[in-house]
Amino acid sequence: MTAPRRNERSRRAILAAALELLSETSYPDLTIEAIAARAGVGKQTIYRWWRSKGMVILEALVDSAGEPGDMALPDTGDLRADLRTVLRATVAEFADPRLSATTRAITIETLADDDLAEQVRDQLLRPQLSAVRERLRAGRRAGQVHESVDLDLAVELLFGPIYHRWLLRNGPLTEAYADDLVDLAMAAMAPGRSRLEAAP
Amino acid sequence: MTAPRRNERSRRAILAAALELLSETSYPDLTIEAIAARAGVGKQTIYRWWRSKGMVILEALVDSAGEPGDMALPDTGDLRADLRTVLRATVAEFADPRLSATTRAITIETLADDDLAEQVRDQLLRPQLSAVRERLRAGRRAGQVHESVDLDLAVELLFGPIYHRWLLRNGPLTEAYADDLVDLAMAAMAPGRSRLEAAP
Amino acid sequence: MTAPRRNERSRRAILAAALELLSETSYPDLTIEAIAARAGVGKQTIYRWWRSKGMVILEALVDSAGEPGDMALPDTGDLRADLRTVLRATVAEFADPRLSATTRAITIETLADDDLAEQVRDQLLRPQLSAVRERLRAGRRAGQVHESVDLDLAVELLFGPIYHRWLLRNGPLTEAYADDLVDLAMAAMAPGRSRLEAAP
Amino acid sequence: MTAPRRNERSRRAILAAALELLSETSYPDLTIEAIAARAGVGKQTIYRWWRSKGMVILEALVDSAGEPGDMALPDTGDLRADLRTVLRATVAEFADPRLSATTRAITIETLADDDLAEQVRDQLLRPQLSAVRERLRAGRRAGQVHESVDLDLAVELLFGPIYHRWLLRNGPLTEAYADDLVDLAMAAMAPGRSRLEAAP
DNA sequence: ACTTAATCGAGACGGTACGTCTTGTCTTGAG
DNA sequence: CTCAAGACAAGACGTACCGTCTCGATTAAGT
Repeated sequence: MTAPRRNERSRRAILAAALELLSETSYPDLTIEAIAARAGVGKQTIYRWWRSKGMVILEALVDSAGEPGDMALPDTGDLRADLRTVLRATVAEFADPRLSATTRAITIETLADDDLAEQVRDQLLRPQLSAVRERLRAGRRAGQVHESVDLDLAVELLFGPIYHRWLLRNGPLTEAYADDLVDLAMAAMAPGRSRLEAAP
Repeated sequence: MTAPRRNERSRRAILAAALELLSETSYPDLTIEAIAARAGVGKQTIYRWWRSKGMVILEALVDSAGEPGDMALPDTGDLRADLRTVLRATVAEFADPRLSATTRAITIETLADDDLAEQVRDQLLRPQLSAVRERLRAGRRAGQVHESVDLDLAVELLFGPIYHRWLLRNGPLTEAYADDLVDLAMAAMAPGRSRLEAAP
Repeated sequence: MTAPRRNERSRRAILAAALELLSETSYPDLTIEAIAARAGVGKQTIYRWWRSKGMVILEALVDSAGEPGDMALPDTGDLRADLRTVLRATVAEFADPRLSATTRAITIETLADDDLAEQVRDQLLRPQLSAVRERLRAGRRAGQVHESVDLDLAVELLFGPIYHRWLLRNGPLTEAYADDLVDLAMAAMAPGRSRLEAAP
Repeated sequence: MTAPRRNERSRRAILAAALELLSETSYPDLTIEAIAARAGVGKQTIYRWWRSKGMVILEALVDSAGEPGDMALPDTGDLRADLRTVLRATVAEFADPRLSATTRAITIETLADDDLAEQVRDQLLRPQLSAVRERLRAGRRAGQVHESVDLDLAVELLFGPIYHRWLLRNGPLTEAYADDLVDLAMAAMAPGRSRLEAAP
């Protein structure tokens, strides 16, 4: 079995061109022809290695995401502070038009391409969410999170509102918002009494 | 000032054709030419009245949403039960491929068209969210929700995770999920003690 | 039987607008919509009274041609001089881009519309050619034209080359050309011997 | 310098389809879309290589005209007979609706497209007219044509009337007409006396 | 080094949809 | 009923991309 004689130089040029063009035009206006032209590459070279422009963007994102280890959250012992750090960073990323352009792009394609959606979920989303989940697990061990809380649901409670607000442009994405969200979510996870008893 | 002499018959045929086609093909495969052909209408008649196919879908959705009054939530006095009713319905809608097709479509276009996003937010999203917020406000008056809770944020806590899970296909959308989400969110809103004191 | 309640004001405005636009754009770019807009007239008013834009141009030309009597040739007794006068005028008309624009336009339409062709022939062309034929007949009576010459053919001998050269852009249309043509044609018509015997 | 990698198969299919369609519909009804569809070719392939449908027709005509050498006239020594042969053929071509359809088409476009007109003149018309002119030159050498006759003008004297009559539908195009025309034109060219003296 | 087969840049190809334009008909409301 | 205005169904325009294909030229193994 011979390794594919793929031109690494072309591969990098294509990914770079794709990200470049994304920052200049909207995603639907991003064409494979334009990527090929910008990268100085034949169209076939793109079609040979990627199924769609969504896949190109995905690879560009994964490529620039760096090592998976980088993703681990800090654990200062103060759960609230650590979550604030993460959610502030997330909010900042979504608020920055430059950074959110690629997220927007990949999200669009994801909505109409199940295969791509799966890959985005496994390669980009899950690692991030898992890192937060592990931090929550550590918090539970430290008695800062109620025993019965479903950690996956708790993670969604933290990130869902941000996606919702970003996606639907339903309000500003600020640090204060991130902090309020952390406070409210932590109230949901708080230990000290039965959560179900708390409601009438 | 003369009213535009618009043909209501054509308008209805176009909206119906758009929804029909959406249920047959994916959104990117939905073309204005196909809508015109199916509706038995000239292309120009679509371009004359709508800026994009996203706008056509939006109008179709708004048209079929019916009266704004229909949107008010039931108030049985049992907040948890009422929220479960709403979130179960929401989850069911997102889980149904037929029903979520239009939502998916409008969401795609929304990501690349700020003007459309604004209209979707104001005409479709806000009325729904407001209805839930008003139910929460009633709950607060009844002492079932903590005084200090930001009701808008609370609403996002309920719907954000669902959008997040649907959008990123990060898990199944079931009744049990809706119920768990209601429980966790209500824990966050629960009255009876200072929420901030509850955390170390 | 009531006379058609036709608006003379609109009719004139349409014909004027058509000629105006013809001098500004090429004939294929002349649209009925533009004529209607320029004339401040509804499109239907044009379609009501004319079958095609060719018919509009034809009526404009006939309208501006004036009385049929104007067409009679001068008869100074000098046939050659009189023919030079006519052919020089004809050549000048074809050479002038402004004047030949309408001729070009009507010719185009004529090539694809038999009915229009017939009307152009009868209302515009035949009267002109007849005037020349009558001058030739007078010349024959005066002994300047051979008895056996078919006068219709002779007329074509005078105008055919001009049309040919204009139509196919096969050379300049100058006074000298007109004069040479008159000389050559008159040689063909010259009396004094049997024409057929003249050739070996 | 690499030769353009043009698909000869497509080129032939396009020219054939254009001629086919021309014989079925009128020229203004001939659309590029229809040519592309009939030829089994993308529209862009036509637009890539031709500026207009007129240019397509021109190339089809030039392509089918064959070798330029084919154009040389017979020289039996009998000038009148040879010219009759040519003019009878010309008249027959114009009289045949099938054959004159393409001529009509190219003529229409020629009237509104100077560049096309030039190419038609140089590639189609001039070679034909030159062939006749050379026959006349041979006739002059043989003493059958007057020394002072401008041969280009003489050629126009032969073909101009035919174009005129065809273009303006000003009479039937028959063999008798061709013969009469040859006789009259030869009278104009006849040697044996000063042409100018012949007229009073 | 030589061979050889896949990959490369380039871009033509058959298609499809775009958004615009014009056609000829139809509809509305003012005069 | 005619008119100006302009919406309508129809469909061609010329352009932009799609994804496939064909062309030499380059390149990197495996001999």
